[in-house]
Amino acid sequence: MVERAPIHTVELDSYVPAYLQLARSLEERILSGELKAGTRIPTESELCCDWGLSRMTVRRAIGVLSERCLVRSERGRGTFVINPRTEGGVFLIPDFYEEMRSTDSGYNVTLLGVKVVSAGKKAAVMLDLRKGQSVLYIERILEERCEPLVFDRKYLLFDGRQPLLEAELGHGDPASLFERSPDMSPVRADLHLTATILNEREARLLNSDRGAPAFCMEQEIYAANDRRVAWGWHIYRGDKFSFSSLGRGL
Amino acid sequence: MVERAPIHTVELDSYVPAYLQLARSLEERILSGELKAGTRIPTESELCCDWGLSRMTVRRAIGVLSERCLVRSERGRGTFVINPRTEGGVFLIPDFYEEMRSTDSGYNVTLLGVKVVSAGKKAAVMLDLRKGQSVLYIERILEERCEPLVFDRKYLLFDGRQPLLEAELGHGDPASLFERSPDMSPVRADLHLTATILNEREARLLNSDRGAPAFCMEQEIYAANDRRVAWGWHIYRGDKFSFSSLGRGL
DNA sequence: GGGCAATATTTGTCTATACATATATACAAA
DNA sequence: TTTGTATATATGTATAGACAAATATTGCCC
Repeated sequence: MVERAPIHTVELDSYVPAYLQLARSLEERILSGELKAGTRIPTESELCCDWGLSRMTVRRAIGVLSERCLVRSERGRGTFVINPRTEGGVFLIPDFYEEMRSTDSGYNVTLLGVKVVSAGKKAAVMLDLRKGQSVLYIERILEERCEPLVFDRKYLLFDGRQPLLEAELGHGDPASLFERSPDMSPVRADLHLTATILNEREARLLNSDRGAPAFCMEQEIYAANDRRVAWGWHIYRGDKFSFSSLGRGL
Repeated sequence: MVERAPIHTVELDSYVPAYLQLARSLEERILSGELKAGTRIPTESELCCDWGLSRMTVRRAIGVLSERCLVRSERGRGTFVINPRTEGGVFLIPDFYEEMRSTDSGYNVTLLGVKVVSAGKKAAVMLDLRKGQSVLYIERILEERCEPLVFDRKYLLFDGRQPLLEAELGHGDPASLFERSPDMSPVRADLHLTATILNEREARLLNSDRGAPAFCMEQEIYAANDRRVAWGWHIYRGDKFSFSSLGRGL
């Protein structure tokens, strides 16, 4: 191996760390087509020499690209440019409760009703109860500046020993519903997004028209012990929501 | 600082690397509620001592959790457990063209029509052309075992110098449409998912009913030079598609 | 007690090195 | 021709140490 001076250099006075400067440079070469899909990018050793960086720093840069599915590393062979996907993507859905906590954003929750009901067939299955056992059923409307946006409907595991304060149900996020029963507090959720149209009642509550398009997001909410502690749906007004997935970009 | 023997130990003979063993242990403590939302997890130095690992290895473990939004690090303060999000999530949409390439999965594409048309107002804006310039307009149906699932409708930048082979349009993914013009080949896309209902024609083409719920995914497809090279929509039958986001898990 | 400077703590970045593991190639032996 | 071995190269994991930058704590002076 012939020793030589670095070809590229990082800007040392820049606030952008070296590993990111290298990652961005490689990304640019990939997206510009200089490094085509399927081809091998320079080895880590070569990048070390070319940029005058240590291998760990080079690896970190490659790790960034690998995380974003721009390259794929194979031990003993090298690191290769992945075929760019223009189909497929990742959608983030909004977290209203986060918004409500952090800013005075005009969001608020209206409690439509709370009932202790006996679990129906599906609810019993989803909450792992026997049919007829008591569950909590709540309905809420999420509004932005007095305009209804989301209809929330949930079945919750009901701990009869705890007193039920309706004031708690109207505000805050689902986690707060379980604050009094720590072992039932939710830690994660499975979400399923489907397309639907509003029925009579939903249309009335959401100040929209029957048959109007909408999203239905089914939620299965789990506690730490993998117990399902809540099950329900959010109905999002189709004219107020769209989910976006914006391509790549460091 | 008092020197002491490690409290925990990694299994050295395990094939699971140390950083993952630590990450999983921490994840378990977070999801079990032992490390509650908002609290600080042990410092990197403490974890080094407790587990007998170097700081870089500890940092890598924390990096895994950070990537998955379980913790958030703050310089000079520490690393904190993030409030678990039961709202909000990440949806992946299917990549049919990938499926079609890799397996004999019963998917196929039927070309409904190809036309060279003069760009309308919206198409002209989206493709950065003057109104009236020529664009390629194609319509396709994506089927699984002869059942129509998706209606694809696209405007494409049209390179008049290249001959147009209809055979190419019917099969393969959008990238193949541009194979003859390398500088126009797509590298990424912005996607927007909205809720809609089928109109008369869409219902007929998708073998469904007018007014039935459906997803509409608008696509803005970009080439390497950030030029928008295609614009269109996919209409997904609402009764055939749902998008799921399954909670966390290493 | 309040304000301020010095010190300690904590995470962020980077280097240098070591060994493990997977791959590709060349060459020798069966 | 096949099999085995040695070697070079590549990525994967882990260690130890250094300095930087942001924050928290302590102690001192007024």
